Amino acid sequence: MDRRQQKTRKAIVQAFRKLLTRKRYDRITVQNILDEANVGRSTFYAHFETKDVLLEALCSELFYHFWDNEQCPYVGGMDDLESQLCHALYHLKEERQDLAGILLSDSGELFMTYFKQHLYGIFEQHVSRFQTNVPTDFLLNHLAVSFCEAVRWWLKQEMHTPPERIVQYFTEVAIQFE
Amino acid sequence: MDRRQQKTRKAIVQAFRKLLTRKRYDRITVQNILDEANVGRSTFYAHFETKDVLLEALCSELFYHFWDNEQCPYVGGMDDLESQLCHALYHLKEERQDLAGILLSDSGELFMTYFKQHLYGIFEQHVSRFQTNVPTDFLLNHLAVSFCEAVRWWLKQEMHTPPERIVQYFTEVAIQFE
DNA sequence: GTTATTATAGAACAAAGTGTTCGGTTATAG
DNA sequence: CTATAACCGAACACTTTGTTCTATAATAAC
Repeated sequence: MDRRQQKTRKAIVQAFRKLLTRKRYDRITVQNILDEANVGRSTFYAHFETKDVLLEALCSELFYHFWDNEQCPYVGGMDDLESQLCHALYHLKEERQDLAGILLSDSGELFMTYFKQHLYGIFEQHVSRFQTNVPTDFLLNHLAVSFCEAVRWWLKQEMHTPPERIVQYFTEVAIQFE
Repeated sequence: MDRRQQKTRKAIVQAFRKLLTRKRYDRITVQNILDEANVGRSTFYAHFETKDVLLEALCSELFYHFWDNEQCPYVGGMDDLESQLCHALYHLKEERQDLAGILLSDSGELFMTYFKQHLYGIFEQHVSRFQTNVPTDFLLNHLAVSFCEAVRWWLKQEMHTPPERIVQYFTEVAIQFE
C-alpha cells in the first residue's frame, strides 16, 4: 500500500540476496543486512520478525513464478512432463539477478530443499507413467532430487548447456521411462 | 594420551551429537554444549577452536569407519559395487547411538554433504561399468546423490527394509547398468 | 493545501553468546 | 612422590539480538 513499505521491503530482500551470494546464511547478521540495505534497525524488525522469516519470504519469492499454471509451450520431441521441466529451466535462465549465485552458495542447500518440494509435486502428477517396483514415495523423492542435482550441475557450468539437453541428461540417467 | 583428555573430548562430542538430534546446528550454542557435556568453558576451547571445528571433527568421526579398505564380504547375487554399498548400510545400522537422528535432523543436510563426497569417490572407482552418454561428473554426482537419498529414505522408515532391498531399489531407479 | 496517519531513523537498552585470560585445583605419568 | 598437564570457573571485552522510545518525514485522504 504505502510506497515506503514496498521500497523498504525490496531493499531488505535485495540486500539479503546480495549477502547470500558471498556469505553463509548463519554468518550473516541482521546488522549486515541493515548496512547493505541502508535501513534502520527497528524498521527491519517491523517488516520481518526474525532472520528466518526473511529467509522464508525469499524462498517463496524465488520459486513462486516457476510453477505457475500458465500454459507451458511444448518443446519439439518432448512429452508434457519433459516440456514442463524444460520450461522451468528457461525460467531459471531468464532470472537474471543472483539466483544462480544463491543456489550455488554455501547456503544453497537451504533453497534446494524448497526447490525439491516443488519438484516432488510436479512428478507426483505424472507418477503413473513410470514403470517400477519401488515404493512411490521413494521414486518421487528420487526424481525430485535427481532433477535438482541436474539443475545444480547446470548452474555450475554457468548454464552453458542448453536446457533441452539437461532434461535429456536427466531422463537418460534418472529412470527408465515407460 | 592423558585419560582426562579423551574423557573430555568424548563428553563434548557426545553432548554435541545429542543436541544435534533435537536442535538445529546454528541454534546450538557453545554454552548448550558445555552444560550438556558438563565441561568448563576454557576446557572446550582448549579442545576445539570453534564450533565449526567440532562439527568437522564429528563428520570425520561419523564416516571414517564406513569406507575403510577392509575386505567387504560379498552378498549373494550382487556384484562388488553393490556389495560395498550394502556393506555400508549394515555399518550404518550397527551404529547404534544417534547417527540416524543426526542425519534426519534439521542439520542433516550438513552431514549428507560429507556422505555424498565419500560416495562420489566410491562410484568413481566403478565408473567404467556404466553405459551412458552423459558427462562423467554429471553421472557421478547423480549416483552419489541418489544413493544418499535412498539412505535418507531408509532411515526415515527406521531401517525396516533390509539393506539388500535398498540397494536393489537404488540400482533399479538410478541408472541402467551395463 | 491541510491534516491525520503511518513508516522510518536511530539511539538506548537488556539479554545472551563468543572467545580469551588467569589463578587455583586435581588427575595423571613417570 | 613429584612434576606436568588438564581441568574448572570466574571475569572480561566484545558482538549480536530483539525491544522500546522519540523525533522526523513521507504518504493518503479529504
